[in-house]
Amino acid sequence: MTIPEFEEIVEQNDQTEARREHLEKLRELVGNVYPNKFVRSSIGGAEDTISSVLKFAVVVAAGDEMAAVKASLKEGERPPAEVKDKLNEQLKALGTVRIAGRLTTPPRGNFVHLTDGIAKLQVYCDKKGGFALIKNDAENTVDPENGWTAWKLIDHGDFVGVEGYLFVTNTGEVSLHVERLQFLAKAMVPMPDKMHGIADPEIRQRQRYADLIASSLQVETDGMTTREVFETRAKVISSLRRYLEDHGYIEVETPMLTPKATGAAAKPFVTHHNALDIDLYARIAPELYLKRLVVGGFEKVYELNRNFRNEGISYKHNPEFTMLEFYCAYMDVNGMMDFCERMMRESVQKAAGELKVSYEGNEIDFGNFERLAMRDAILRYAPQAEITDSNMVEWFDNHVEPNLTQPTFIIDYPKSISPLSKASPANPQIAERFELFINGMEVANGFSELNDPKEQYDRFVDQMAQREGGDDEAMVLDEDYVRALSYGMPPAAGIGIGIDRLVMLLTNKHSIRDVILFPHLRPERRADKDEGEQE
RNA sequence: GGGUCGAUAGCUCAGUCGGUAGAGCAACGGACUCUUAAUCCGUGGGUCACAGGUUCGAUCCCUGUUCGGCCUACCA
Repeated sequence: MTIPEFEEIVEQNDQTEARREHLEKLRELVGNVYPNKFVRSSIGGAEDTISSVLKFAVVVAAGDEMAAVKASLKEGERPPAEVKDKLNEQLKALGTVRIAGRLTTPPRGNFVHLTDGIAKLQVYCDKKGGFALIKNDAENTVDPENGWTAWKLIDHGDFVGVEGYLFVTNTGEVSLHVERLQFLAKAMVPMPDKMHGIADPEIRQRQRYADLIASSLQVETDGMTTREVFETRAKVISSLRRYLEDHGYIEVETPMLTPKATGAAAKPFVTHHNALDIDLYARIAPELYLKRLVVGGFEKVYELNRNFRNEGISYKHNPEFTMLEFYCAYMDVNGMMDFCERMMRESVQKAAGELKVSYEGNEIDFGNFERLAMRDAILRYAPQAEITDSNMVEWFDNHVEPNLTQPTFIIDYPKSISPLSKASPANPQIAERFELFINGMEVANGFSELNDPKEQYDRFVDQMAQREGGDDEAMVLDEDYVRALSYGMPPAAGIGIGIDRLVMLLTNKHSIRDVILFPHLRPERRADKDEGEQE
């Protein structure tokens, strides 16, 4: 195996050469160009960040007052000196502020904005008034001469720490007047285009770090920035967790590497354990483990983690995806639908701020979930259908699923395709099962859990027969699970919710890759490298 | 897997009805130093994805390859 050169990994050009030269000159001025730390001030109580400084009451008040004054001024007119002086006095009374961040623009002139990834604060370096450079030696020696020299050597995207006082500029922006500058880290490659962001979707997904930088630098954006997408994702997940915990659920972790891939109909990833010399499967669902816990006495359990399915990749499929799965003793499918609806309503409200979200031109209303039997759904969208037990799902997939834009629980599934769910008391051929569809995507799947060990055994045997018949997605018999059920499991309902798809809906993203930080992509190839290696 | 569109400067893109290429930004040099995406003046930068073919001549036409987008089929 050949080890690629650094220059092959980090492409060198006139842009990187310029940055490298700046770095060498900075090294002469400050010594260590990759210092180990920068201690920020703590005026706001905790360590000050750019975002927190901008939320100081005095800063907010100064901003508001300046905005009001500017509104009364004519185009190009400067705010009166007495207003500025008064605000500057208040801002200066805060004392010395030390903050750090990345340059959001090339350092033209003496103004530049720093970002902490979220907010931007303008900083001002006064050439005439002068400012000191802090060396990155053990004592952080103050060099009063070379502040401006160092300033000219920093590039768009570099990290600096600055110390100084806050003030308002002639245009009314609260800024930091730099008295001391400390160089913290260099960006050796050019920053993403601040107008267009990163246009190449491959780079956006493969180099998510660059995509995230772009979203903090970009001047104009349509829709959510990448950062906002993942902040929304975090909000959804935390609100779901809180909701479950507020309702008595306990979070558990069950095996990801399992001796049998079961609990769902899907092809697994296979791996090998050397010491035990056995094949293991990345789990396709945690379902059977969670129900073992219900047997063991955990009446309400949930697990929020990844499942792995060795299947195709599409706008709504990633080989690993995040599923929230939970079980509740003594509940049936109807109770679970009620609970799911309430939980999703609260989560959407918290993450999106409202129950009606706009998705690809449609308005999706999470305030209203319809319940529709599969047979009725087919007759609604394909009245000509001649439904039999065997063709029902096909009719559904082809004619109904794409039309289910608003949140819809499809209920009354054929028992034959639901080997882990209980039959309906009213109709033994129907499973007490639902799937939730939104915008043509399956978002959740739940049912009244089958808890009769003998019937479960028979259903597994039936699945194994289908497997023999060539259906390699049919479930495999899990002997220990049958044994677990024989200890007695209370009546229970369970559900799995596809978190990635839910996040797609809340962030108006068409592709699942846009809501997963590091989605699976083909291995990267360096075309010019491969050439040299042929033959 | 099938269809379809694409690959031109570090980035975003234009262009050549076939005569080896341009803009804006970025970089570099200088001027400016209370500016809000790009201040002003100047400079450098391209094997036009790769390999063949047609042609006096190909970045452009043809064929193939690689990589990628979009649509489509199967799985949540």
